[in-house]
Amino acid sequence: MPDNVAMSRPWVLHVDLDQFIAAVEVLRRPELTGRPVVVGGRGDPTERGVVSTASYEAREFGVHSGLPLRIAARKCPEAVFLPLDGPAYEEASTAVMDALRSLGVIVEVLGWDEAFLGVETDDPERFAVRVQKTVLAATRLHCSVGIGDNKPRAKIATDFGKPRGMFRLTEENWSDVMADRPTHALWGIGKKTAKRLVALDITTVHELARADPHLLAAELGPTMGPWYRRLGRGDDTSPVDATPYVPRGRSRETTFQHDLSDWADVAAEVRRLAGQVADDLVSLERPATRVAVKVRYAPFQTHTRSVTLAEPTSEVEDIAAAALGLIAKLDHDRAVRLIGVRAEMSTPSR
DNA sequence: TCTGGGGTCCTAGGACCC
DNA sequence: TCTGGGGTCCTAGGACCC
Repeated sequence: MPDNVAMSRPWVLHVDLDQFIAAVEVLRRPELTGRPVVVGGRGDPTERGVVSTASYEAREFGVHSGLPLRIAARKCPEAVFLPLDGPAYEEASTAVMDALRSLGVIVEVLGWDEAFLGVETDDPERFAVRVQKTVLAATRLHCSVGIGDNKPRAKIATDFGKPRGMFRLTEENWSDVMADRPTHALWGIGKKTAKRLVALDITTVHELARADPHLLAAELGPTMGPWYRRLGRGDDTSPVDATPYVPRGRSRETTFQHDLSDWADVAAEVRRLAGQVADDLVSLERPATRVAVKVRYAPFQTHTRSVTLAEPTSEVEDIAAAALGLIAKLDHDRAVRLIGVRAEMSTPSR
């Protein structure tokens, strides 16, 4: 076979919807097309809350995910602020994933707006175009596609293709593209780890890739150290796995618009959240084995307390009693900014 | 720039048991 | 009185991601 005829072989495609949440909102409000749109919290930029997604028009003003809504309003006063509508995104997400599955490939869902595809093809770019056309036809949503010889490379590639484009990142061009970038550019290395690496004189992806594995293990842990080094090399063989996701936990939390100083109010909110969590457990048919509470004191100090239950339960009374028992162990004399209740479930044996 | 809500996984120390 | 080594479970916190 001549060299210029590509052989059919396995590829990983990473599909990521462009400005997903904002795009869903604009689809049902066509008059917002082309305007700066900011979605987050209850849609009130005078409240506590952060930006979930900003449209590309809003990003021009420096508005981005995670930015406090108040700051977003200051940076872009003419933006349209909208509240989050989880069920609407859930529905759009399901339509996207169904469209991907219709292609007859392995689909590993990563979240509302992302998936890995395991694809056997001789022309991954042509396949990526097919993916984009299929998703657009089914949902009127645009996506970008990363093409890789494994999952981390496909995942990183997507960003170079945004918006509405694609990029191929494999062992062949990994060094050219990634070597001189900061380690923070890798999927799985955040600000904290990047900083710890800088302290070890490791600043770039290239330096991480050739770092001493024993040093990394000693400084960052026997599991994480070597894993970071593999990240630096873009090295991974984990398969695209379509096994349905089984949740490990379920949590509900509330940030108060004004810090609470009356502990009775805190306890009341714990009861309410415990009720929501218990309802979730019943509909999931997954009783809790552990219960945890989270408290964030003003200005921003977070503590957790947790307990293993005597036996698995989904009863509201049991979840609430456990949560109230846990908050009883906390300092009641400080102003509370956030309270949360979490249930952990055992992983079913099948 | 005063920092949401929902997740996952890893680490490390202490308890406890053999 | 001083003291092994291994294994597992529980708990709190940290880091990361979308």
